[in-house]
Amino acid sequence: MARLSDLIEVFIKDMLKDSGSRDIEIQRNELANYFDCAPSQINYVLTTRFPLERGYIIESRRGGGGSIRIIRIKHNEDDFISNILLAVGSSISKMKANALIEALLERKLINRREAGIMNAAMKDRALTFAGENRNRVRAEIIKSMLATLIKREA
Amino acid sequence: MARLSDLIEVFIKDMLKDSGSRDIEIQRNELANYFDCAPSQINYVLTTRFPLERGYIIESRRGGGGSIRIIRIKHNEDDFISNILLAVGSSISKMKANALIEALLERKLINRREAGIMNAAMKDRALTFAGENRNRVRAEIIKSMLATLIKREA
DNA sequence: ATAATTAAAGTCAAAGAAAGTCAAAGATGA
DNA sequence: TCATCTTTGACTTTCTTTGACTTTAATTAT
Repeated sequence: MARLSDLIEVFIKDMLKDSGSRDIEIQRNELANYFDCAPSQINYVLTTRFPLERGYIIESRRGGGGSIRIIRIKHNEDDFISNILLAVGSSISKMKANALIEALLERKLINRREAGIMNAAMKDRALTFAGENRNRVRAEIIKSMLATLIKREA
Repeated sequence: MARLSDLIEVFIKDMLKDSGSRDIEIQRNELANYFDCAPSQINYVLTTRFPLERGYIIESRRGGGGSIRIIRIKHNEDDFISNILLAVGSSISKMKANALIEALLERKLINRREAGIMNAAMKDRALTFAGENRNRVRAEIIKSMLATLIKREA
């Protein structure tokens, strides 16, 4: 018996392909209804099958008129930024993050001002309230920032 | 389903643009009638989409012949960022952070790519591991990023 | 001139409309 | 078997829309 999650994954990927664009918008409840499953199943599929590491950005809004947007970023192996994104992993120190940003700067993939913004988000000071999870939060943030850079290369 | 509030927001911004001046005047009931909604919906749009932090001032008069005036602040560019910085406070939601970044973009104090980087750092998904401190961490990060913008302008 | 009426806009809380979280139960596979 | 992956559902959070009631100002009637 095929796994439901796999079916939903394929369905979404087909939607993306068919759309001809790099992003699509879905209604969580509508999709759950279509597959006759719990709405939270959609979240499960999104987090397990469409993470940043696999080249997808998920955005959403709650409340009336809310929806979920799935964005495909072209991330191939010879892309330097993609490789950095993968290299980050699930946790990263400030020093290491700074080094990665510096590498981007050296290759002129970002400019000094952008590097400044990114480093600002990596500071320990900025992440004080993340407590123990500082390095994990930092990793998610830098990956998120890197993903938008890739998105913008189109 | 498009959000009514967004339509009204765009409508007002178009009015402002078309007027060529820094302020416009509307009749709340007339506008509500035009959009076929409750008059208080207009207030909702004004408070959520045109707050001071985004560079707007709202004035109004009740009673016969009353009306609402929407003024786009002509900002002193240097101060605008510092004011936004002050508006952030110790905690901020994703929506509000997005709105502030949008305001910077509208005033061309940052470009689209920079806005993308900043928004990426504001995402709930990026801050998952911050747990209940999400909004506090977000506030520290955006303040940290804004600070570098100011530093660079000196 | 005062009171009553009418014509605005303001406030606030409840209802509605989405999506998110988390943990428990169930299924699968090594 | 036992660890991992999937599915479900109850509960929460966020954002929007509506409506009943209030406040303020101008106009009209006495």
